[in-house]
Amino acid sequence: MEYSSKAIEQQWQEYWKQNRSFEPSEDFTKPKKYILSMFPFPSGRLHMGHVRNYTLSDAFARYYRQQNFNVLHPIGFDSFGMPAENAAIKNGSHPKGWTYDNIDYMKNEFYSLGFSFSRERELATSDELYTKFEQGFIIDMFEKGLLYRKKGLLNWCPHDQTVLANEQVVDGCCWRCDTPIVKKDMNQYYFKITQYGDELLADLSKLEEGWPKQVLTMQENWIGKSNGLAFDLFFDDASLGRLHNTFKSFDVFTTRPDTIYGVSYTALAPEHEIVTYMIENSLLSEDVIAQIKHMKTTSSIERQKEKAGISLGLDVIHPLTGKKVPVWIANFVLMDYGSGAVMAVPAHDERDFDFAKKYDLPLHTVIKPFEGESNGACAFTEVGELINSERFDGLNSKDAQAKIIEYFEEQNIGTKTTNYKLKDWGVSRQRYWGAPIPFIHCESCGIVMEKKENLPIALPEDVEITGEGNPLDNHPTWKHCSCPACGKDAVRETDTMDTFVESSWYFLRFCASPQNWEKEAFSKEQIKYWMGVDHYIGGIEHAILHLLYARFFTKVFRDLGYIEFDEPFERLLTQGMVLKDGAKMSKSKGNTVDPDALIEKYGADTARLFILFAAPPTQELEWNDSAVEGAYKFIKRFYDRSSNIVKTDKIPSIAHAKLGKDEKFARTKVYEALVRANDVYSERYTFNTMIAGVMEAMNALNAQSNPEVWTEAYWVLTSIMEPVIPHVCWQISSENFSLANFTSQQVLEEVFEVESIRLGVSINGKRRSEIEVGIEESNENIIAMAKESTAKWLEGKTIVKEIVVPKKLVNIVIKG
RNA sequence: GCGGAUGUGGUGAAAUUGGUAUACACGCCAGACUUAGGAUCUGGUGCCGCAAGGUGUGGAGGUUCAAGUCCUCUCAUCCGCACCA
Repeated sequence: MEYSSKAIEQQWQEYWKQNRSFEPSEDFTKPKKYILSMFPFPSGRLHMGHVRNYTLSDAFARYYRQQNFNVLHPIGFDSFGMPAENAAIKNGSHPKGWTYDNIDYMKNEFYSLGFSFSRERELATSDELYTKFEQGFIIDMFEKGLLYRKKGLLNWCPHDQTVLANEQVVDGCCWRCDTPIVKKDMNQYYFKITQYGDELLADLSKLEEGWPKQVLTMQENWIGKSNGLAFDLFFDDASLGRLHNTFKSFDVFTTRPDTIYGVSYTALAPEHEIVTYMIENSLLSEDVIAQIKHMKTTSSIERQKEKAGISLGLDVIHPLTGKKVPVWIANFVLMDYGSGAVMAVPAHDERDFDFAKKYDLPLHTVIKPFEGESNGACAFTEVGELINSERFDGLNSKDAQAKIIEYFEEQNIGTKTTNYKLKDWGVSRQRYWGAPIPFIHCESCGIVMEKKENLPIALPEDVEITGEGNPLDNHPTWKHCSCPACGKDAVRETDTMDTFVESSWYFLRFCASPQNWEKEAFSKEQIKYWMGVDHYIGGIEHAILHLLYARFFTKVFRDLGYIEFDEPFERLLTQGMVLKDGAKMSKSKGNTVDPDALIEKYGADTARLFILFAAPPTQELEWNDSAVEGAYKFIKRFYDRSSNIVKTDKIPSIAHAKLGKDEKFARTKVYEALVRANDVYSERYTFNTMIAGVMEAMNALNAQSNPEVWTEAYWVLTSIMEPVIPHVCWQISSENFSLANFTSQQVLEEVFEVESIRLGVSINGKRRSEIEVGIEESNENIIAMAKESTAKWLEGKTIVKEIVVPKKLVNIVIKG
């Protein structure tokens, strides 16, 4: 029968659906595997990145099913978010309709690719049932003090009219639309992720086995822990007077307390409260105020171009020397790190040095290199020996740091402090299409939690999405309610949550049996069985945000008593991008490949085979149309040659010794492929070499015609290939093996036993000839044969050494 | 600037522990079959060379009997972070 991808694929997709083939068992005594790909945003259609992502997880899922594991391989949609609203503004569609239409379309695409998802556990995070439990968690976290509201400077995207988290600001621009962000002072809710900063950092060590190093490093840098000294700088009397005694001091942080005697000025961020006070109380000239205002409004990119500052005409007292130190405003001091103020040591810090040069501020050298001299043309930022530092002279930097911190603590003028770059996670969004924050503002009671039995607080459907303002706030009735505590008229919170909240616990929801979905988010027993995720597969672009938030939620849920483990994802596989013509596929570049068209022309199996064969998963994948054609031809041949199979429901038993050379070789190749395949899933993930092994086996099989050898080979090879090209393998297997071969395959060691072996012969490491020797041949004989085969190279030379590497090669070392 | 990765034929890429470099595939070349081929099958294909042979894993050194693999330096490309005090 001629290979027809369409007929075969449709038939098996229907079969899998009818037979509920991929639903996990509820028998928790079985060994399990939880295979998860990062779920998609329902943007409308699948792109090749999705196809690669889910092909990988599907291969894992199918492999482990064959190995008799109970496999959970779910799919859902991360379906809240701005694009739905943007589409609404652009096309007048309703976000909900747009979202669920897209989900329906993409689901069909998924199943046309043959992905073995649990259909019964499909979910969308915009489902009211999902929102219901999420709002419950939010209430729990608020009550635990892990969610709080404060006014703060927020990143505001003027284009999307929304607040962005720090992580969503890339190079000073919106991560979605690239518009430069501006700072805006607003109330919003924050998760106290910083409370878990230390644990999030420390537990990275638990992930060293299973996560790529790159991701661990990125998270480590993001958390950005640094140790140092925090202390107060007190104003002198004149400055105190100018400030009307409102501020006596300000706080600074340094990681280099050993340079403290080198302080020659201090600098405040333009947003610092002392600066604000001085502006508000007209303590600065109009001109200076204008300069500060300008500084505050320049973007972070602008600020990085050149250092700029203004002297405030204030002085503080150096805590150790008692000398006066001038106070400046500097554009390079960040308000949201440390205390927004720094001590400046221009002799030993590049930034301070640049600034001092520009404004002609003095340098005090207090660190001498261990060897040689520093040249003074730039800051000496290395560690060294302390000089000009009174009682600390002669100490090395490291000892001095400890001693100086100790001294500050003894004198009660400073404290050993740890700072983090990590900031609390702002989750408020002034948007419609998100999960409403289930809080109520009551004039008498303040912020009041909604009662859990009233959840979910669902979105109103009758909204107008114009792109201006907050649709929930603008809705005529939605926000009006009565206070759950006192019953008076009150208003609902109109902010919705960042969509990263939904993706921070969806992997837990999948563990819940669908029949319990109405009554609980998940159960401890089910979580205990299914978690952690054995293989988590997704793009490197989620290395920080999603993965850090999901880790944070896991730890919070643990502390709330919902679950009993620390880390959600045991192994993480970050796939590379799909490229065409050397560039990332994108509509604007016009270099996209449409999955639907590919399936239509060649079938899902071809798409899957190409994707897994063309490159290892972590590398970039260069699209190549003729290589796709090649994958199609292989599948066609694979199906055609299955006519050599003799129907059976068990693997043939073959007397290996009686076979001819080509037959033996073919069997060896088949079992080699099996050995390779088993490696792939446990650590190497190199599906490309697994497939190459199967191709080699096919080439070897073609050189012989023994029906038993063919039959055995297909029994094994269709099992190996089922995770990659499932449809055609199920077809071949059902025609010949009654699907009995999709199970763990035994490696037959006997096929690897050979009587003779070929050895390379090298002279001084250069390969000169090849010999065939018996497996038991003595080294003496092997060397004799090697010499004979390379006689012309040895003529007139002295042999210095002879090396035999068993089963590999012979090396003869000569001179003369 | 800091951190991470990658560099192998015309192309995508192989090479468990240092042990026959280029598996597998694409492309290309030749041949067979054919009215025809963008089908199928067979063979060839790192580079230079008629050949013998030489040469070859970004570059330069080093360790070793032996280096794509280990060490030192260096170049290029990509990614992440980036005034974090």
